[in-house]
Amino acid sequence: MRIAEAASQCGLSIDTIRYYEKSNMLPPIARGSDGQRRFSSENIGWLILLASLRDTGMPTATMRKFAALYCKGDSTMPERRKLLVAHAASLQERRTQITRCEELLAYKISVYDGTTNKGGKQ
Amino acid sequence: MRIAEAASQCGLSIDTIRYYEKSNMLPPIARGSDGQRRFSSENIGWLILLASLRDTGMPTATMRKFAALYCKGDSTMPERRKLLVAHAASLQERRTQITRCEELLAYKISVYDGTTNKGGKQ
DNA sequence: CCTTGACCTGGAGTCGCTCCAGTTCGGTAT
DNA sequence: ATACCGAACTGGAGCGACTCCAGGTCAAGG
Repeated sequence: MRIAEAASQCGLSIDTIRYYEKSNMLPPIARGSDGQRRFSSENIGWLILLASLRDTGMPTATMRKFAALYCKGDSTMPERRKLLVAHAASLQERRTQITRCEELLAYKISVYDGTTNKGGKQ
Repeated sequence: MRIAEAASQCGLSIDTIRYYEKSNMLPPIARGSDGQRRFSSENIGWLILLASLRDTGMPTATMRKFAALYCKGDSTMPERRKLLVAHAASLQERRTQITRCEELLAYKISVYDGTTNKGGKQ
């Protein structure tokens, strides 16, 4: 599979995939005799995971570390697991940020609607 | 109230507050005779709102627009309301991204734990 | 009077993309 | 055979949203 299809499968842009490869966030990607990238289904699985991680705010430094561990082989599985567990935990925090923002917005909107007659009229 | 306390009240850094002012995301901030910023409690309310909006991914362009509307007076309230409602809607999307990521992570972690014996061993 | 600490400004640096110019390659049409 | 097209390639510039730093001002305390 070439880069255009890979991009449409994982939701990252073509440029982002190339950037991730250049920045060591991907395992080595094969090339055809024409010099173009060929993505395996395992590569696509990796890209889908990265896409989900970056959409939920994982810094690229962490992705790089994760990729480096992956490339070192199975012995790094416990460490990789730890990394994913830590990210899962950070999602809790994000969820509560969203909830707090929703509450604040609901309040502000109620002020605009006049259903709340207190201050804070931003 | 001066900038250090404002920062600790709203959770933004001092640099970020100055950056927001320079970039027209804040209503005009008063200055003392010493040339230093003095934040009113209304200013703090604004900063708290902005902090919550940026933590949940609102682009600064939208914040700038919101600030411009606010500075134009009460006639822009319907438009400001619309803007907040739109952001509240975008939070739904963020929530589902988090949920999808949580599911994917739960799956990947189960693979590490050996409780799932299929492929996808990243 | 001198130092300290909080603030100021302008500007450079960073992160995570995103866009662009210029090139190469494989395939189809003439 | 050649001319062209679309899709991929590279290196590098640009951008959004901060973040950090050097150098300067000012009010208050020792």
